[in-house]
Amino acid sequence: MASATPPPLPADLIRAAGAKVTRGRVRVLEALHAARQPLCHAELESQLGAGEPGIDRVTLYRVLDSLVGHGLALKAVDTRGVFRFSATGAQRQHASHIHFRCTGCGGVFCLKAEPPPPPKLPRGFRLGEVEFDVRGTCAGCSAPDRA
Amino acid sequence: MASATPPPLPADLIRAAGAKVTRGRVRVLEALHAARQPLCHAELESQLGAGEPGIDRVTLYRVLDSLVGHGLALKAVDTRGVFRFSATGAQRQHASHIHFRCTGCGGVFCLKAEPPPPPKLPRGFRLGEVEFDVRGTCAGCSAPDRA
DNA sequence: CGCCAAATGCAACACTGTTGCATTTATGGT
DNA sequence: ACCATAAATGCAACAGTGTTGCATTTGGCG
Ligand SMILES: [Mn+2]
Ligand SMILES: [Mn+2]
Ligand SMILES: [Zn+2]
Ligand SMILES: [Zn+2]
Repeated sequence: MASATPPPLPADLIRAAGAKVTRGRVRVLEALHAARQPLCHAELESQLGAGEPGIDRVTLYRVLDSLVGHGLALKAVDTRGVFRFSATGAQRQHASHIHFRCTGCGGVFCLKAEPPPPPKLPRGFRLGEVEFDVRGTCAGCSAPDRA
Repeated sequence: MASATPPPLPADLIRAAGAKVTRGRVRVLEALHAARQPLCHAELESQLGAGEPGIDRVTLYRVLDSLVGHGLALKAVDTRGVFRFSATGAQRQHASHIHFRCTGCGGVFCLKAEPPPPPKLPRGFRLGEVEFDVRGTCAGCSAPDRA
């Protein structure tokens, strides 16, 4: 059987989520799906603004808000205080292991370890997201300085 | 025995760290020591700018940088992407348990659970900080809406 | 005291994100 | 295919956070 389920098109995902299908939303969601790591607003803007008419800065913010609001993208703040966005689907394949962020080069590495279980909460508390953030320097950035 | 070691004065800590003792640094470090949770720049500014001549905005940024650089304060980004600072000492008493951040009211709660051990890293990687971030809504914010 | 590097104050700036409002567009109903 | 309408867009102006340059002041030290 050579035909697995084909990945759903961004336009269909957007429609299914109950949002209007616009060129901006499709292009942004495509970019997020293609990305290897969460992208910030500036990265998306330069990446999408290249050819074409390009997306307006404010519209890009609103497109991202819309995708997050409809559950198609995730928003998280990075160590520099900048929001980064990722396609929701892309997240699932990275949900079962820990990530390591290199403070030198900014790279993200997948570790072969399961994330720790969420702790027990006091009565009445509701659990949201749990994030296990491991930072340090990768092999390349830790290598002895070769000046 | 009624005399335990008295807490060292901010001025002494600053001097011992090898930094000039200035009024701004002392006041900021005092504020950080007195605080129950990490403070952001704006909170410190309004808290210190009250009486007195008040600290200049830029100077406050540089004072905080200096304290962090000398190991007297810790800098971390909050969920909104704003940097928050805490006195280094205050951190140690919170190093052995997990914290819960309420996305509703912004409150920080101490949980009775140990932080998970750091994962094994690939060869050459150097471990920096490990952060176990648990978010959700506290009992108050999770309570049934009483409109 | 007097020196001097370091710290401060001030102005101007850069980056990230938001708000208001007029115009355009996607979509459902005819 | 057309129209009506609510939603999305583009543009300008703004707010919050953090930085840089430079002249002035000040802490620490001989
Ligand atoms: Mn991964
Ligand atoms: Mn605690
Ligand atoms: Zn690296
Ligand atoms: Zn709360």
